[in-house]
Amino acid sequence: MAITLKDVAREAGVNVSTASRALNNSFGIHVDTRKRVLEVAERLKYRTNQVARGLVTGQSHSIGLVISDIRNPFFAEVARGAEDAAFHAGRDLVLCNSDLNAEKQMRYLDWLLAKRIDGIVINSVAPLSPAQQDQLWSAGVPIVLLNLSLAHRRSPLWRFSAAIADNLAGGEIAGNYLIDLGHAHVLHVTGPRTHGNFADRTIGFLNAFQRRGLPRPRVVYGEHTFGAAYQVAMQHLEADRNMTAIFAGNDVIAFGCMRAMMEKGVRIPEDVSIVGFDNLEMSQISSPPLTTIDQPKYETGKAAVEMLLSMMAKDGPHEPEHRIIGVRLIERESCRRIAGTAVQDRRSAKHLARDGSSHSLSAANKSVRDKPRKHSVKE
Amino acid sequence: MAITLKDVAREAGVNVSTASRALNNSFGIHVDTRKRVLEVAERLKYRTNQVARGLVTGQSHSIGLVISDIRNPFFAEVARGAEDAAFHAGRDLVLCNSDLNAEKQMRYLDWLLAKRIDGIVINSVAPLSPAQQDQLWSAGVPIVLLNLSLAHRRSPLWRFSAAIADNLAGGEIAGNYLIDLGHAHVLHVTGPRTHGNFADRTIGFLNAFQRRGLPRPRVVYGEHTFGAAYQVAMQHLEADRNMTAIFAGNDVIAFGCMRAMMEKGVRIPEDVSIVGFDNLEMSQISSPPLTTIDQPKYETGKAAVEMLLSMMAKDGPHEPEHRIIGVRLIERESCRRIAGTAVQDRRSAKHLARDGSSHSLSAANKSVRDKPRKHSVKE
DNA sequence: ATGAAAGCGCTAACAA
DNA sequence: TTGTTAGCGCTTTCAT
Repeated sequence: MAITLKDVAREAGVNVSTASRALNNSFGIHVDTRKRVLEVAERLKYRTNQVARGLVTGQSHSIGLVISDIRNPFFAEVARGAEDAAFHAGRDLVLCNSDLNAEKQMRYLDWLLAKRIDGIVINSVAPLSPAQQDQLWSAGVPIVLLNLSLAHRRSPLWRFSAAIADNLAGGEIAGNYLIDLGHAHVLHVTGPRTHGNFADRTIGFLNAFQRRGLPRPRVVYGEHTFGAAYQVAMQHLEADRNMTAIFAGNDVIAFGCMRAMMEKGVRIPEDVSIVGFDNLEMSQISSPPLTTIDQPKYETGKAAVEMLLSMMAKDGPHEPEHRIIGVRLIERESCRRIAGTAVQDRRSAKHLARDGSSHSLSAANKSVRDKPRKHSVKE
Repeated sequence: MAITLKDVAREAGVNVSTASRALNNSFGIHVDTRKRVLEVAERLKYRTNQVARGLVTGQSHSIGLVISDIRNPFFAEVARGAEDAAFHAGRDLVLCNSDLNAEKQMRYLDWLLAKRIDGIVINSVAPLSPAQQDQLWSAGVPIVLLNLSLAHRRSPLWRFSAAIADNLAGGEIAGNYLIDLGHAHVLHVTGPRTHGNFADRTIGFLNAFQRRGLPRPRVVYGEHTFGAAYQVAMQHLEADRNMTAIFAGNDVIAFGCMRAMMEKGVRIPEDVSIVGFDNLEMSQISSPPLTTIDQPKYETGKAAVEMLLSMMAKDGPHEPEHRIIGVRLIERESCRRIAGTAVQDRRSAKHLARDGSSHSLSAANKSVRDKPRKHSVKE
């Protein structure tokens, strides 16, 4: 049905191997022959069968992306970065939504391995049992994680490579920012304890208070969803009248809290300040626009795939690589200074780096006034 | 390196074909033999090489999803629906972000065809030249579009199958809703003229006014982005003081307008009402929550893949199928009734169907009071 | 520089 | 029920 290499070869009056060389190799073939083959291929609209090629080369030229849910705008950004990098390298991206469900995740992984996928970028293998993790590890496929705690380096997950934001630093930046604004009674609403990225944000945040000799803020763990955060906030807004600020584990949690505050008639930032984490696109259109920690999501996806590609390049076992991606504070309008607080020049505060580049992959952190993004949502 | 079928066969003391049958077919094989083969396969951790299988069966067991940009929350929902349906049918989803760029789109399509993809769901082939469209059409791969004008049935695009929301009805519902609330001076801010889905919304919207004998609202075409909509709104908020409502071509456009209104000190809905289209998740957390036309995005993606599957089932040329997916109005808090307007029971208005089911694939339209969604964003 | 031939791992006739 | 055989379409030695 479709045109095969044999057809092209016959039409061009050469052997299939010659035709193959003409189409692929640049040397070992006469320039005229190659030209002729190319012409015939063009005329016949020949298209290499990548499946057949894959069978012999052992490469599928595709990369798997296993995430919780693409509807999470965080992952959508990551996915775009990953896909761009993959496309650039002549590979395609297979999208898998695991819902962080261990069984489903294993089914995806099995399937990807059966397809002889070249590499896998995966949100988290934490839901898998140690045995499953071992199995995955020993499959011999390059793997890069998107979720890993920097604070728990003894974890068996550390044998995997990872591309992650500097959550530890981000949490600390948020903490210092609120402290500098004069907030002492801060509530930290975050996701599950076991989630590496969230855990690090919390640790960094608490460190900031500890280092300044301030009392430990109250931390509430829960589901990292809009609804769950809404519930938590509703509850604590009643109970804790002294609270002047909230640090949310991510922007979605922040939105849930904001919704609760709106309903309770609590004004932002007049009554309570709030800081998020992620810098989702919608954080600039919430009201008020949300002050948050930006993590380069697109860059993370891109970096993960690039790491995969370099792992694929050199075979044999490789040292795990952990790429820590810098975060920065984006000041918008959801925080205010508490009256009677000594004003201090934030530019000189030591937790703010003076790095200038915008999306470097270093762990440099900086505070920037929000400027409009070039990218915007299209349909 | 990896375990092959041959290894399993040898170990089980049978021929590869027998092993193959044991693993695949359910009949024509002795129950003991099959059990033995299965055991050996299990013990050796054998995993079928789908590439090799694909070469002989001619099926890649993957489906291509070519959309503008996964970061658009609309497409993220569609993608999730598509992926779920594909996974359910034992296929995987290859994600391609085309940015609606013709050249890029063709490169993706070529690549997918080279991978002998089983079928393609594509946002729009409109950017392609007629020659490119023909080429794609004659490739013989099942294709389902996500963008097609119901109002232009003579278009060559109509030979393709499509899964689309009832944009025509949606536009009309929005129009009638605003008319019923007493709005006569309405601005319609929408996307590019050539975009089938937007075009239909506009046509439906204008129809509503025409049928009621009302003057034609002003329509502004532009980019369907937050930024572009913001600009348009800034401009028209100054120029057109009589305007009492805006109908936005989609929610993102609505958000852009709302941002402009906020900056101009125009209150929503006290001064100006606004209706969106899409019912993105964030439309419930904007302030005020946005009244909008809901289109079942997840269902659309799911339907598109299911159509693909049924096309794949029967070979030979198939009649194009156009699945029109019902829309409905979600009333939230961004619209108000204009004083002095005759109050009329909206439930009895003829543009509101009395259908009860929630996400039917029929073209039934209905109005519902927003109830909290179960799904929420997770990271 | 080109051709002949082997084979990637699997399925699917066709025999037995 | 099982084995034999012939490919699927391509790359890649090894000869020539």
